[in-house]
Amino acid sequence: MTKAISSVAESDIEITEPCPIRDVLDRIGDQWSLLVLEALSARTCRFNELTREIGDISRQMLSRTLKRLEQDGFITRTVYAEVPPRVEYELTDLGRSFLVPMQALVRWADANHLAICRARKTFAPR
Amino acid sequence: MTKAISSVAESDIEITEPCPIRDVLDRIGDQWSLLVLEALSARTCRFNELTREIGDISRQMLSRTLKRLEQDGFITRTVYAEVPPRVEYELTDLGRSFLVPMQALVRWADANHLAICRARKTFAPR
DNA sequence: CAGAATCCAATCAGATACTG
DNA sequence: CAGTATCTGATTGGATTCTG
Repeated sequence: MTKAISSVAESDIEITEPCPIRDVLDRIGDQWSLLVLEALSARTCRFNELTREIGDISRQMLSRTLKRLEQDGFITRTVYAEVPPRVEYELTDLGRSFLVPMQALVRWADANHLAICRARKTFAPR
Repeated sequence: MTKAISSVAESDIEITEPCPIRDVLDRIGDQWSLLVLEALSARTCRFNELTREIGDISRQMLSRTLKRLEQDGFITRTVYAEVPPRVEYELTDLGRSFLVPMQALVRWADANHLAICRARKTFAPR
């Protein structure tokens, strides 16, 4: 991820990664980030709620995914000093604003999945 | 990629992959597909034109990426019986329709990249 | 020019076990 | 409950070489 398709000036001191698209897609393009964001779009969730909601994610991967999303400012993590411990994950404004283009993509995928499956089946190698 | 976030009936015989979002994102979420689609959004391109246009892609990866995009029905591959050989890649209607949500995502990434970079810098681990 | 084949390194993702 | 640590196998991506 080094090439830039961006209108942002590359001399901007705040930006270390030169290409926003590659940078953003490296994050949300992984196996789980979109699923987590989708789950959190409805409501604030606790760790194990997310595990159940998503269904087939390991705690390991959920943990890593949440940490990255938190680092990138998509979600917040709130720890309550209780016993047993309670931790809640919630979308930030940035996270919520991301839902707009993300859900457009989801709708496209939903609408065109059948066409893609058909294309795969009718594709003649060579 | 097994969990479904879809409104499409899972009993649909044409669909082998149960989740459109995961399925689609597994394809375009890779390192290069979006870059190739972006390059082809302007005009039909030949193989080495794409290599130059994208800049840091190896012929190997470009070849693989193009083949998958062709299989999924995003692009067409046209071989001209000339010497030296000429092969042109072009977006299909499906590919062009994908540009709409994709470019919305690109715009979001462009607009919010700075915020993400800042979030990363100010993130205090522990 | 437009690839395919081969080999290799890095990263990803799952299973399992352990912790505060 | 909410994680972390470790190990391991699978997948990705790059470099290099070869070909019609």
